[in-house]
Amino acid sequence: MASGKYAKEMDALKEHLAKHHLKFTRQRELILNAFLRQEHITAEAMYHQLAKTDPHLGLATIYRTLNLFCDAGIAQARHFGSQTQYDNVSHKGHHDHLICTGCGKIVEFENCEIEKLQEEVAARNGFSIQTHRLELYGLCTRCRN
Amino acid sequence: MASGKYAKEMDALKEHLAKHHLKFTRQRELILNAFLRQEHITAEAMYHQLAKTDPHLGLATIYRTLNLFCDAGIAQARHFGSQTQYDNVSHKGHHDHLICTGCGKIVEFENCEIEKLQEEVAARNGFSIQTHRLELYGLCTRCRN
DNA sequence: TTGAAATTGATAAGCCCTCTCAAAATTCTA
DNA sequence: TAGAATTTTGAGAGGGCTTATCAATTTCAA
Ligand SMILES: [Mn+2]
Ligand SMILES: [Mn+2]
Ligand SMILES: [Zn+2]
Ligand SMILES: [Zn+2]
Repeated sequence: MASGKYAKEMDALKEHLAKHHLKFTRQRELILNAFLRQEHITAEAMYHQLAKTDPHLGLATIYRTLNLFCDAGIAQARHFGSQTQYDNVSHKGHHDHLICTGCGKIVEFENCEIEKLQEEVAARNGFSIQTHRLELYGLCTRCRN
Repeated sequence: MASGKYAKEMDALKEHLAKHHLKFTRQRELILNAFLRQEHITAEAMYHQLAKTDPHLGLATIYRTLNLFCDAGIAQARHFGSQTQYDNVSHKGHHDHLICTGCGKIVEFENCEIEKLQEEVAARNGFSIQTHRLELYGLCTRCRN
């Protein structure tokens, strides 16, 4: 049983590692602690952020580790533009995005009713949903004026 | 005023071209006619399809032209996996997608209730929606067995 | 018809991400 | 705890998809 600020996620990671005969490394611990401070981040951004204190951490390791977090249910990958954003599942529950096409501002929201209707649509078509993506593009108040 | 099966879209394209000082070329006409026969297609697939009758049509031209169609409101780009799908907007009204992560099967759907809730979310946050994207990823009946 | 401006096709370049592989770290075994 | 087995790491190569480059060609307004 891990202690510290992110004990719950650290345990979740260790459980996943044990189950799949993977090892608990300095890098994985390091990246997890950095990741859990974020709401969502790209591998590239995390690479630069960690480079300040750990200049030898490889980019491939960041990618591998973030994908590992997805397997472990700690992160969730989301394609945005040309890059992959890794969402922190624990920090906040699932959420979707409002994106201003004028200034790039992003507002996060959650709407249970929409989520429920999505499930209904899927069920009606014989699908079981794993993930989804809902992005609303438009102009924010400021950009409309 | 164009005539022929796709007169409406041909006119929409010509209007967009005129407004932006762009030119009406053999390739653009060719690609538009091929595109409008599809519900959605990738640049690569269209390249191979057109190569049968026009072996000298360049892949870059296909990409440029499909992106032009997006600007003109005739097509809509949608990232799926590692590729971009270009959706035919006119073929069917607006719709969203259910996508099987197992076999790649795509089911189109529309749901007015979801659309209405999206508007509400946007309004509550001061946004006016221009477009949106809703994709549900999961397993179809067959892939679940 | 003419010439400025846009387009084309071939291919190089770019971006994001994954693969490769030898060295290092971790975990298991005795 | 030493040694062996297994996994991971970091650096860079490789790969898939898309866009940029540029000289030759085409379009189209005057
Ligand atoms: Mn959602
Ligand atoms: Mn919709
Ligand atoms: Zn804005
Ligand atoms: Zn399927």
